[in-house]
Amino acid sequence: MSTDTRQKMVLGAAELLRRRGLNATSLREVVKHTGTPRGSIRHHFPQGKRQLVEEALLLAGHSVSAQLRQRVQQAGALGGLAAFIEGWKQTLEQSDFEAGCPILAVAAEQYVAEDGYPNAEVQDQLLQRTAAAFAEWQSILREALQKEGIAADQARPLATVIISAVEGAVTMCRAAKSTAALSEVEWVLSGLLRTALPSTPA
Amino acid sequence: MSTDTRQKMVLGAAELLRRRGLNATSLREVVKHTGTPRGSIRHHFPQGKRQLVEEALLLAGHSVSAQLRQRVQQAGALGGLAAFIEGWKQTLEQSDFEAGCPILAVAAEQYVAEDGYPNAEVQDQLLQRTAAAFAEWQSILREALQKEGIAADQARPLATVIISAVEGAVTMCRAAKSTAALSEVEWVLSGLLRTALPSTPA
DNA sequence: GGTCTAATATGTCGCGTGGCATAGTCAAGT
DNA sequence: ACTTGACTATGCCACGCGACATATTAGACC
Repeated sequence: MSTDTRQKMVLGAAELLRRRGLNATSLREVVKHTGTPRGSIRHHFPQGKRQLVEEALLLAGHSVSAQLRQRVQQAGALGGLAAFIEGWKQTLEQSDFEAGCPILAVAAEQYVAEDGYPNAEVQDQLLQRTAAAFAEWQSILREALQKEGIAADQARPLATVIISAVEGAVTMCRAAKSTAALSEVEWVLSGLLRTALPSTPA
Repeated sequence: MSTDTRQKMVLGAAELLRRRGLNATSLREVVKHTGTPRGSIRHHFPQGKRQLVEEALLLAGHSVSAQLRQRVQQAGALGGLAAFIEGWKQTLEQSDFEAGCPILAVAAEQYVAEDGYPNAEVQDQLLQRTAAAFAEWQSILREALQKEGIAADQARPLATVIISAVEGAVTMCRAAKSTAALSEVEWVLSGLLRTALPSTPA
């Protein structure tokens, strides 16, 4: 009962999206990797692959949001940035640089339906999910920055840069099989934040 | 003779990689979109899809590098940043936000061979190509920054942040169907560069 | 026990895929 | 005229894919 089939499938889909991307993630592989019954896909996800992927994106997005919110509350915007980057470093290293961000992976490709042709409707829904995840992360950071005294018209761009740079760096790290880019991004961005913040606690 | 079949195929592959990503780009679609003969794929690219994709990545990477180098020489690092961002905005807008960066798209997914399973060898080669493209862009910016008086240990991280943030923002813009993120990134990064540069020309 | 429903098992369908083999075309060189 | 080699046309292969249909099992409730 505890961890039921349905959840395993969503988790497994998210994991495969990280490693392979959208079109290379097949339902058959999801059930194979998770040890779940193939016959249950249709039962738990009547809308098929589109639904599974959407839920996987939702889960992955909220999971990052939750961690981000927690660290922001504990250690402010700078702490949030550090936690954000540290989380991705762990994902990369623990997967031998095979896993990246599932949100970005989906956002970077186009959904191709079972008949081999792009499906605009599904594509738009998935893109909206990815955009929503990015927007949520950005809001968390923006609010933290404002709360720490940064003007609204500066907090938003700053938050955008942080999300953009980290997401981009995660992909570059995956390609280079090294976390160097993420470290450099952290160095520059934390410096930027420190000079932007009115007063830094000792 | 002028624009021959081979080049059309590479160009078309790059265009499809932008829009669909790696695994959703099929050789049959490439020849369909470019009006090139299917029977010539094998002749021009004996190594098949892997070779076509590699050349498309090489072309796309060098094309960006060339533009970057040119603007950097004319208008310095700040000009390079502006041109880099402006180029991506055009790509996004002219494609109705369907096309992004082919390099990042390939870097974010996993190559799945004709038998439906990942091929580690091909995957590594493609990732190396994407890493090389990122590294080249980064070097151009880093050298420009150093030439303008920024210390070596600061120029590299700065260049990394610029490439990361822009690449990430391009994908976020594609998802949100808006160039807002890129504008915000430009605003923050140009400010950052201006304060980092020892003296800015009037 | 009987009944109803959630969950699972298993097979089939049509499709597109990359790779490949074979045959054909066409222009140069001799 | 004849050959050579670069280029193209076309069909086939085995494969995995998502969707779907049908049958079976398992568990709760009466």
